[in-house]
Amino acid sequence: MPKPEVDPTVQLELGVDRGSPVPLYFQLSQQLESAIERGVLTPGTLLGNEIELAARLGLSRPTVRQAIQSLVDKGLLVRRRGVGTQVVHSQVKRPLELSSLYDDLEAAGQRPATRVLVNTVVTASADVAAALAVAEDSEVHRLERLRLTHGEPMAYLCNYLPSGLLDLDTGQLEATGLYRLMRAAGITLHSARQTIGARAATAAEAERLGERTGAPLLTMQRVTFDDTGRAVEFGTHTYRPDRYSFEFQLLVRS
Amino acid sequence: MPKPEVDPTVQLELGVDRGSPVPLYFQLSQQLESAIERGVLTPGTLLGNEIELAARLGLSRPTVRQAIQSLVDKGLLVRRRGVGTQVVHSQVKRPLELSSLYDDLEAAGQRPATRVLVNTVVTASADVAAALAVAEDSEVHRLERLRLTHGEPMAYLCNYLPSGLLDLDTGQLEATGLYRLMRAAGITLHSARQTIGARAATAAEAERLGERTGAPLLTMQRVTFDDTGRAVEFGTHTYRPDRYSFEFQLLVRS
DNA sequence: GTAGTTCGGTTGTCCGGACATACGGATTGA
DNA sequence: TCAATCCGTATGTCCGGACAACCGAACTAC
Repeated sequence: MPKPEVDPTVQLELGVDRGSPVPLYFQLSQQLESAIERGVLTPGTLLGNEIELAARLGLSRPTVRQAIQSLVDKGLLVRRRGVGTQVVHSQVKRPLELSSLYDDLEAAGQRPATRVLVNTVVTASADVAAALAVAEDSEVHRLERLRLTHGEPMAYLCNYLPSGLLDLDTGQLEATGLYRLMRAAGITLHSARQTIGARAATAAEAERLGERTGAPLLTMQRVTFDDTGRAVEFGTHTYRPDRYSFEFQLLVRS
Repeated sequence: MPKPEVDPTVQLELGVDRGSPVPLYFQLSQQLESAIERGVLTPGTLLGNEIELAARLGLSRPTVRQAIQSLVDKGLLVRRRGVGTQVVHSQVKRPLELSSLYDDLEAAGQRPATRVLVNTVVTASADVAAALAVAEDSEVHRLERLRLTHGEPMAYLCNYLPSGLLDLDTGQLEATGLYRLMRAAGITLHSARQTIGARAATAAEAERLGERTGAPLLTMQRVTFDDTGRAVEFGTHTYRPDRYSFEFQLLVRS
């Protein structure tokens, strides 16, 4: 005799609050996500069909679909036509967002420290002007910082920002990350173009990071855009590869 | 006197074919995307409102919304409540998909070549078994390849695959990429966990890539999962940093 | 002149229904 | 025994409508 095969979402205490300003589909998707993360919905579990789920929650099918779709986009669920929707096995954690080194380190419990080396306004050189899409003689902020963990240098960050975009207080820069300051200033980050490579350290770079000349360095160049398409930041970073590497999760876009 | 401010989508020859099996929202999103890429819809342009657009095309608003939403997810459009939907300025090209080195090179017109160095079955070592989530003494495919462009070595690729997943023909491997073979075998790639770093080349690595011992190398480790959550590939790659770097576009997930 | 308010327009959310399509298993046939 | 076919079921697509929330600009009142 086969086991009952009950709909696993029945046991879940699912329910939406129609009085809340939080959208219904979002309430549902959060509850499902939490159930997956807590292991209540185990990998491979087949969710009950959308129609029945909608009926049980007193929602319409489009609303339930919107909730499920958002989790599919996050990589937590997989839909199969004619079969159903099931929880993905793998341990998807962070599908690679536009990350701040400072936030990453803080989340890892590394207690990052920043030493601001340079914080001035200069006229844009050719490559900086091209990256930020500003005139070649216009003024830009130039920022050089050393990022340390446990008192040891880990990365050297050189950034340029269009002038007039943001007040850059050295004290604030040493207390938090650049992205957080930009967001706090009302800039909504939208996308970034990144290049990751490697090269041998020059004498000056080696000195800054406490390495030997010629030692391998991990490099990252990035231009960040806000939602109007303006370039709001151009950065050239070098990392000590024994202390830092880029780690992320990718989803296949279908 | 202000200029007419016509809806820019009016000039576009938009129209859907209801006889086609291609979904209507997809037809529309492709036409819009093509218009953006061809520069017909210039950055900053405000699309006409969804209601009117739907009426003009003989579609319902949800269908039009679905088309627009897919382009928002790609980063091509930005919606603002109470304002409208506008074309994003920046040059978003590839929002970072799970890419195949072979396909990337081919797309760049580099005519990649592959030399298969090793193609055997071995028993899984501890780290390989852990990455692929198989028993430590089980059999796995071991694959070592050298990827060349213009006859020069560019990357050394070492991959492991669970046994029985796929027939690995050396001839096919030299003619195309591993991912393409996997897809052709009915494996639907879903996600991958990647780590990018750098280190100094060992004597053996330097020899393989035509570098000097101690030269900086760009490294990438990756575990790929299919849509059932099985690990289907574990790879350790090393690249010559003067010939290759990782370049991609990130979107802020909101 | 300036600050607060109103108002039109746009996207955000949600509903209930309908038909199409694909997958998997059961049934049927050779 | 094995293959082809049928059918139930689930998701995929699409419709037409409704109200809410929000933004910006014009307007009004001070």
